[in-house]
Amino acid sequence: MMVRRDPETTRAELIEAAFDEMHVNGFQATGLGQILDRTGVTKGALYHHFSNKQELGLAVLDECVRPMILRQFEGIDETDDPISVIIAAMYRAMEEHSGEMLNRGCPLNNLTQEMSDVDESFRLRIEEIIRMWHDIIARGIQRGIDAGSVRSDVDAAGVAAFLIATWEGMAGLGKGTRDMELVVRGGKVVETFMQSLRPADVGASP
Amino acid sequence: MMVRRDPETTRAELIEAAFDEMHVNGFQATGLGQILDRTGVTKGALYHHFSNKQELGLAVLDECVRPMILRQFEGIDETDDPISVIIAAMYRAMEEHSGEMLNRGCPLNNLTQEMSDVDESFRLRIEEIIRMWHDIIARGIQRGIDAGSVRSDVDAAGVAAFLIATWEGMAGLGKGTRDMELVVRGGKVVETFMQSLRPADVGASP
DNA sequence: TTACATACATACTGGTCGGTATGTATGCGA
DNA sequence: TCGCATACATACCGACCAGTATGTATGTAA
Repeated sequence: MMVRRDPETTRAELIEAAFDEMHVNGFQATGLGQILDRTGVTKGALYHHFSNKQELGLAVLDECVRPMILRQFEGIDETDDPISVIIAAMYRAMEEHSGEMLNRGCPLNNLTQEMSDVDESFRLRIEEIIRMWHDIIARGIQRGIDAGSVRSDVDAAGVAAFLIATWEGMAGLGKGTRDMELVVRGGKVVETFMQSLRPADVGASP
Repeated sequence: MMVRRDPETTRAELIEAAFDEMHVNGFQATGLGQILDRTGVTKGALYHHFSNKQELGLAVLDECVRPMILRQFEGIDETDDPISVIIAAMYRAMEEHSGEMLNRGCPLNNLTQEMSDVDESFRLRIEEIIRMWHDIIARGIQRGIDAGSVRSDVDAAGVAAFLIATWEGMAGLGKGTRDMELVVRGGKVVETFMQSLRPADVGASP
């Protein structure tokens, strides 16, 4: 009977596998067996690191989903031109995750739909992630307003809410239709809109 | 042993209860027991009307979700001003479903996230509904373009994709945060954008 | 080297769930 | 009124699943 004895790796592998299975099947439909089979970890080890399935799911939210979401908007804190950063992030997300997104959707969106009304502790983590996401965008837009790269009559918080909704909605649209062209076409409309938030060219040359 | 003997009602009650439970718990997490308890129908009766759980779920998609989605955009076929119709539909949806949406989300969106990558026959029905929805909107916008109420450089299909994504995303945002104010604020941004698709005032009077 | 907490491993359990097998009541056409 | 398809009702089954009980290695500190 060989024992692994590498707690950090064991825990990390469990979370990674759990994230992956949850991304495909959802939380409730994911059996612990699937996670154990994938990792080779035993049930005893799993229950040593997590007191129950829910805790494992919450750890996935905290340690996988949240950083993944927030990482997408890296750089928006340090720019005076948030619109360009946002548009770039959108196209980057479409490219990087195109195949994955079309099949599995956005992990946060999936969990929101599945768990928000089922388990309040899930919903609270989800809400926290969305609020952090929202604040990052809203602060970025506000800095753009202050710097003059965004029109001053723009409601930063409203645009942030709009962007999150559209972002998640696009992922859902891709997942439902598997039609990347449709997503890109919708994305172009979003880009057009974002560009329209810039101030009218003051000193535009002909 | 009393027998009900009212097949159409029995079937309708099953579908309605299934829709409701699926709306809250999702398809996979909804047990047949919950549906049977709610309706008082027995398992034998259920399996007389539906050959398995999947068929019941597909019937819910066809007979509940699809008409519910398409009904929201009634009237867009017969107007020359689709933008007004869309904005009105958006605010109407926010009012009518506000409480329901905040807790349960949009049924189509929920099922998209949960089932698209799990069961292909679900995904096909979902895709069909989205395509019908998309076509209704795109045709409406196109008629607006022809009638002059929408700018001629607008990509009708793109705007339709954008609208569906945003619509579903808003529902998800509400479900995740339970913050109707955030949803309304995002909705105002959508309205602003939709209004911006109108032609520049040609003969606007002061 | 011993004591003890940590980090696993194995075997088992109670409950739930989708599905089935089988029996029975009801209406209707011949 | 007889035959038969329809529309149920009841009882049961095997699979799976979260969780637990219990045992066993392993590092570490005294």
